[in-house]
Amino acid sequence: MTKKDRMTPTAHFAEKLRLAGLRPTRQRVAIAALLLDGRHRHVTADSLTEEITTAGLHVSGGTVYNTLNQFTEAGLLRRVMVHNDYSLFDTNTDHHHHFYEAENDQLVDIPHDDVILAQLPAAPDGHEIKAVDVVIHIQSKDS
Amino acid sequence: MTKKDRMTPTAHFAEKLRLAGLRPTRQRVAIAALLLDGRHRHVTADSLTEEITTAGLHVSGGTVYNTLNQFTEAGLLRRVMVHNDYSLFDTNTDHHHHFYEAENDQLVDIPHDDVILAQLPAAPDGHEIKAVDVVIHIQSKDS
DNA sequence: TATCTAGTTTAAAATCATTCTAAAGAGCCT
DNA sequence: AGGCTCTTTAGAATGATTTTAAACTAGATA
Repeated sequence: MTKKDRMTPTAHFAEKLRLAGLRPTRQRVAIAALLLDGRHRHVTADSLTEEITTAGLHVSGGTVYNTLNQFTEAGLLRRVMVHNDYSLFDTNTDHHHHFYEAENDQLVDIPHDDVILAQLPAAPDGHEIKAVDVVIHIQSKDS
Repeated sequence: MTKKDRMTPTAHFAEKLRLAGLRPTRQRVAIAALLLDGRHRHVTADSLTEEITTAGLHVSGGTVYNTLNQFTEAGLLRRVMVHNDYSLFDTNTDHHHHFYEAENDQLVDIPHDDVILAQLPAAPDGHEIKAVDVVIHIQSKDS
């Protein structure tokens, strides 16, 4: 590949997917281009579908869900459990935490260093800790 | 009430509900008797319905959900956000945290003192912290 | 380059937890 | 008991997510 240092965006994301063990299909590359450009954001399956449409593309609902799940499994995204109604996918896969405001059902990132866990329990026998999620529930003072 | 010190179980739970601002209906008392006896457990709407049936009673699905939500609002239960498929209701309303084992979709309590949060961020302007949930995701070492 | 095959995508139907609805029923105050 | 409001009920509705079976495609092979 003579253009390795000047790769097209598509080739760049295709490469990224291959490295993650995912066949770079048209749909996956399109979604990767939207989500994996380094910006930190939260999307839902729905908002992502909208974004795809706005970009003049079309990817079926099922595929959006599949892709989001595959990206998450591959460590390219982080799934955040918000309420019991839907999933948020976070493009920031660094360890970080969230404020959750029930009133507006809104999630806000907390920078990694703002939470310090001084002590954690040992994982049960035969298990290891995979991730630690801290969700700080907040509410308006006046309510 | 001459039997205040030797209250029937039903009267005991009815009292508890009244204190929580809930009218002690037959259904609510039955559910309270099952869940608010001091044992610490996790139930889903579904497992609770099963338990009610096993006890030879019948409470409609909608009422099970309503009651669970009302108890939670009243502070008699704690709702735990686990997976994105369903809610768990924890009869332990003390502050405590959870291990979550995705493989079996199982939740295990972590005693309060086993997690020490050395530093938390300030809540955004106009807000206050209501609760802090720590979920430690674990997995089998061999997987 | 034509062919093959496993992995993917698709639209639509299916699932499943949860909420809503409108009508029937039950606490509880007087 | 009478009456008013809050509850319960069964069933329909909702909405996110998954499944289905058939059509398609990436990429390896000939």
